[in-house]
Amino acid sequence: MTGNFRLKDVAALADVSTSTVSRVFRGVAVLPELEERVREAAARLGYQPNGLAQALRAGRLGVVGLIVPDVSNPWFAELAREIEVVARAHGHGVVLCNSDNRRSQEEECLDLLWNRRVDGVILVSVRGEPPRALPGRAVDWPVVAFDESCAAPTIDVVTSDNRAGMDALVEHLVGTHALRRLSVIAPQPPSLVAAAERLGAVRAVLARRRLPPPEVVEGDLTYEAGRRAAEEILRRYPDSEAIVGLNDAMALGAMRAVAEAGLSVPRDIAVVGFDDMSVATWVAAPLTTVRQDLAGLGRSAYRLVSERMNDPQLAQRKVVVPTELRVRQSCGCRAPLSENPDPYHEEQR
Amino acid sequence: MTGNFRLKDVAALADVSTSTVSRVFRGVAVLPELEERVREAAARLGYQPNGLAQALRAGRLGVVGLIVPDVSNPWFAELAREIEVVARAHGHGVVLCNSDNRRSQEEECLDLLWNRRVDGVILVSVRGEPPRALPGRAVDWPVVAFDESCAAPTIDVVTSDNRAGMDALVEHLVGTHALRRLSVIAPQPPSLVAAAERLGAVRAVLARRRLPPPEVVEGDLTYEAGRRAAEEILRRYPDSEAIVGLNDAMALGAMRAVAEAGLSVPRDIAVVGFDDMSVATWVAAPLTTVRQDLAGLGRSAYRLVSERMNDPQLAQRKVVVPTELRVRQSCGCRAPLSENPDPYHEEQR
DNA sequence: ATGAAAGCGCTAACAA
DNA sequence: TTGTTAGCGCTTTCAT
Repeated sequence: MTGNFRLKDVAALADVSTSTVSRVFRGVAVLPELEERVREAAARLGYQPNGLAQALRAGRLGVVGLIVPDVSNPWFAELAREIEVVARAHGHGVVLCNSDNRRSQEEECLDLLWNRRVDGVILVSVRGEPPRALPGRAVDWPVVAFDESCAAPTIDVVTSDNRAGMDALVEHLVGTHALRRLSVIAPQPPSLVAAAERLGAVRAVLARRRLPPPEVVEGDLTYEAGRRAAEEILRRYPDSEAIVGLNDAMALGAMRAVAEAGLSVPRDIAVVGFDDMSVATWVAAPLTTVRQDLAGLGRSAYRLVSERMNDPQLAQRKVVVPTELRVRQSCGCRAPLSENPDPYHEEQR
Repeated sequence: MTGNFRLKDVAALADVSTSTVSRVFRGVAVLPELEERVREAAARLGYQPNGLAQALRAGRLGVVGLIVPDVSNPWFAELAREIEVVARAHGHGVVLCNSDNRRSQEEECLDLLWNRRVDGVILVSVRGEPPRALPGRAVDWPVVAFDESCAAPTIDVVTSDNRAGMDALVEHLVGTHALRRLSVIAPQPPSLVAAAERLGAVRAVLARRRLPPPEVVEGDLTYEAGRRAAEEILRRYPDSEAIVGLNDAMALGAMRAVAEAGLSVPRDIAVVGFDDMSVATWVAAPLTTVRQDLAGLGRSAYRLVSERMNDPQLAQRKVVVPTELRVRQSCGCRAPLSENPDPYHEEQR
């Protein structure tokens, strides 16, 4: 029926030159009569410009790349969504790449994206270390990363305010609830500076208050790791009054372990997390945690790449997005009178 | 440093013609000595072919579009991941579009993708109805959809075996557990045929067994909707023995409502779902549900588009991916001796 | 104001 | 085997 028509076809049908058609489509002034003919011809053929050719000509694709370790992880998924929305609002498409938590795949993604000449890349890197030298890629290719460990002279960084967030959380535990013996589940050693900052903040608050330092048990940020780590905590440090998961997934795993040990959260022990994933409210004792502003993170990242697309020479920048303490019940606070509804819409199929 | 070099630059440096360079890069035989010179020149410049130009020339981009209502929804996110992985394994990139559950945005995405001339589209449509006529787009543009309501002569469909899955689930409830009074939380009216199939299967099993038909309460597939619907069920149909959520999110919401009513799952009432999201195992009474094979769905969808890319004239096809009953504890079964660990890795940042 | 023609970076006939 | 050349579909000088 309608097919793959070219500018030239429209020009032929309207009996004008290709440049005239091009002008009409770009909104450049043209004799009204010709414009009329062009529009009609285009409509008849169902013509739509070939963005590929435009991109080649213009030297810019109108697409940004997004590399995440794994979109199926809710945190990255939410971030991807925010980025997609803001990017499209600015006329950019988003091509998505999973690095599958592997450095080699991350490099592969970068190569793919460079090959396709996407205009810029938002990189949520796998672990510390910046991608090595972006070899073979133009140095003025806009890249923004999500962890300071990936920073480089030409790589901007956006990050949550981990320190302030964890500070508020721990202050709440030791201040409001007067808890004194905390155990932390954290990656060891922390390869992401985000993790290091959070752990550092826990230590800093306790030191400031002259409380005993936290017991630290290793956990690789997964639910299962949190569960196992909490079992260990209950066994080795039975006088712990609170378990701090460095993220929500581990905190939820810890809650499970506590329940399985026949104890109750928060009556016997408090459990708190960091992230504020939507499922954090889906459990018996809704999780007290620190909310990361994913929308803010996504928007900032897009802003940084897009600014750098316009001016590749920009000096390196860093954006710190505020976090917010979310007090629910797992810390020992009472349920508020009216539960705030789940901010996410979790429609399923 | 290294920059944006072209084939021509390599040719000049190696003192050969551009076609020779092109041949080397495409693996076409060339005099060893020349090949050597070309490779060295390319390495020196850090040259990488411009995929954009290649695409324009070849008439194919090497990219498929993926339109989902919302990637931040775990179900779609997981699907997106599977598709991205299989697509990249076959040399395709994936450009991601959120339709934000709005038909107008869906159309917009289609326009965007057509403009960029992606080679095909995988469409997880918002609600029933096929996208109207793909206006202005070539009819032989490969499109595959995820719900039969979107089928069209040129649009392939892939779907889970909803009927069989729900059949097995309900048989388990009324057979193994001898429950007789079921309440269902379902979208009303079901706009997706998937939902209609699931609800139909519940009715069919009960009818077959000459049991009373289910009470049906409306829920729009969200956690909150499930919670509210379950409250209504407990109030209006207090003799219900099981609540069937048409998806896991609603089932989990229902569990919450049951707990808030001071009842216990599964002792006082059974609750089951459909999907098998990873969080289904994170709750006190791990959810008995039907697993959708997201990897299979994703792979099938990719296979269908990619086949249609090679032969646009293909007749319409439909793939039904098997589902699998996952018995856990929320139906009343005992906990198995060894819990199977969470199949997803929920690493967070 | 419009059209002819060159060119974005690459590939593929065709010629040498 | 290698080089020359003509496009892929579009934009943009540059004449007219």
